[in-house]
Amino acid sequence: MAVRLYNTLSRRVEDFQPLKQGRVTMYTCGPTVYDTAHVGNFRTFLFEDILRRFLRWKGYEVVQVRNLTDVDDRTIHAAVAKGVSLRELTDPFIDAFFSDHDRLGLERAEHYPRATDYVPQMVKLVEQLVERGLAYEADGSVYFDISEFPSYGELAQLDRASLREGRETGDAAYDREDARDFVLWKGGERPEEGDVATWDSPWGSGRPGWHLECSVMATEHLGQPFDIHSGGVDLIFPHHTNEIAQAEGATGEPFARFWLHAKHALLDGRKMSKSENHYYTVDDLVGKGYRASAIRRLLISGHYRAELNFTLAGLDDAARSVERLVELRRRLTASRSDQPGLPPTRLPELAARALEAFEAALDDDLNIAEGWGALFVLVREANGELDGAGERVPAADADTALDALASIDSVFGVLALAEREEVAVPEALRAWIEDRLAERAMARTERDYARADAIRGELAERGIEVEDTPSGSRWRLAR
RNA sequence: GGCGCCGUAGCCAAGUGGACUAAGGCGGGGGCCUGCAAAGCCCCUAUUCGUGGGUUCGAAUCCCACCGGCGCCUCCA
Repeated sequence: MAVRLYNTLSRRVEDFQPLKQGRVTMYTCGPTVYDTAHVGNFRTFLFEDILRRFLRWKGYEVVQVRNLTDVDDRTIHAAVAKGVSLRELTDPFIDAFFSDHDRLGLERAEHYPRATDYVPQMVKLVEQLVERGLAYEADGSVYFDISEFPSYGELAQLDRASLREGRETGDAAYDREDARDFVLWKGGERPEEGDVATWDSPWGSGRPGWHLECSVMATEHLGQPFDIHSGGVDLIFPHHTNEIAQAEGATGEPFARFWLHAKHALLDGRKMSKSENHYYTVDDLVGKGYRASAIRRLLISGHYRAELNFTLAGLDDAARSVERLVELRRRLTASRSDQPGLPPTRLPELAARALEAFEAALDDDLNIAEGWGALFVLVREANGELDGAGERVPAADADTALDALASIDSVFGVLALAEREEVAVPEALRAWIEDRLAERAMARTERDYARADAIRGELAERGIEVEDTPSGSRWRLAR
């Protein structure tokens, strides 16, 4: 089946086919690196990671661009406030972004262009727009003339006539012909911005408007048109609307074919917000003892077009459900046996069914919640098979189930993270545990259960959980 | 004022006209297993989908009204 995706342009779910057979080009709006990204930002980035991974799962080659916005009002103001250059300000935040990015198990995109590396190309785009009569200069700044671009606002389904006549504050310094026109190049006097962001241009020194970078960096790396452009819902207007106006205005060619937008994550029912200090960063949560695998699990638990309510209780639930996956994988691995004559199991059938249901769910506009459903049905039924088979199943059967788990996790990516999180136990501790367990086994043989339970308690105090199985006791670190 | 979204069990969350006798996760209750646990499995936990009307042979799914919550409307993922 083909992948179907909800296209904001048409407001419908459409069959997705890349322009070039077998190769998908996608531009995913990245962070503004004026501060550390919060988990709400990563909700969107993770949705795009799922999209990328699922397209690869379907056999497509993916070329993804994720931009790093290092020049805009916020980076400039922060740099001025700190008395540092734009680079000095943004470099650490870019490092922090990649650190969180990797901790949450996002696959790396093919390109991470930063806006300040593309200013000459942006200037060129503005020149093209001026040449085509879609932009005009006024007092060293250049504005996009929306009256010359009839389809302006289509993505956002905006009725141009009803657009507000600009903001009440802030833009008084700019001399626009129409308050709804947006700035392409900010020139003139900008005393509050210092000189941290100034480039030469045909209109004098200045700096690019925010939307320019994406039009330029997308087409530079992906050509025009390219397949998918995505971001958070808040970007539909004005950002994506203006990107379209710029790129299509300059070339007369369509910009992006599919526009995908993720709804926001809420925190305890309220919008996450930096300005109101209502948010968590990955570091905040790791500091509280939560695992990245649980954060990832929670952030990709629901449909990307539905709001996601992020809570610490939800994070606990997510952690438990990840454990269930880890436990099944452990059981399957431990149960695979080469002993001849073992009765066949239903594992291959269950695995095949899970993969089929998983694919159908994700094909349907990335219905990830339904995908989780398919996975956990496999978990339950496979556990049942292992119960029935006394923890010994033909290796080939176990492998089909393990392969299905791995396949689904190549999209969800939480098992891979959980695996990475397993901490190495020092040899000395390991030896002590084994020693205690040997003593406990002895006690159990002698039916001295008081002593056996005392030893179990002793281990528990050190964070070691003991499980007794028919083939002996095993232990693990308490999660 | 304009555009749009949502309201499903204690919590999270799929399903959006008929196979729904409503997935899945977490939690809770009971059982099996166990020396006891843990893990796992089984059963139960929404005769019902915000409320009230309507359309239809049939509605959680469509329409209307109301109640409640949310987003965007010029530099927020």
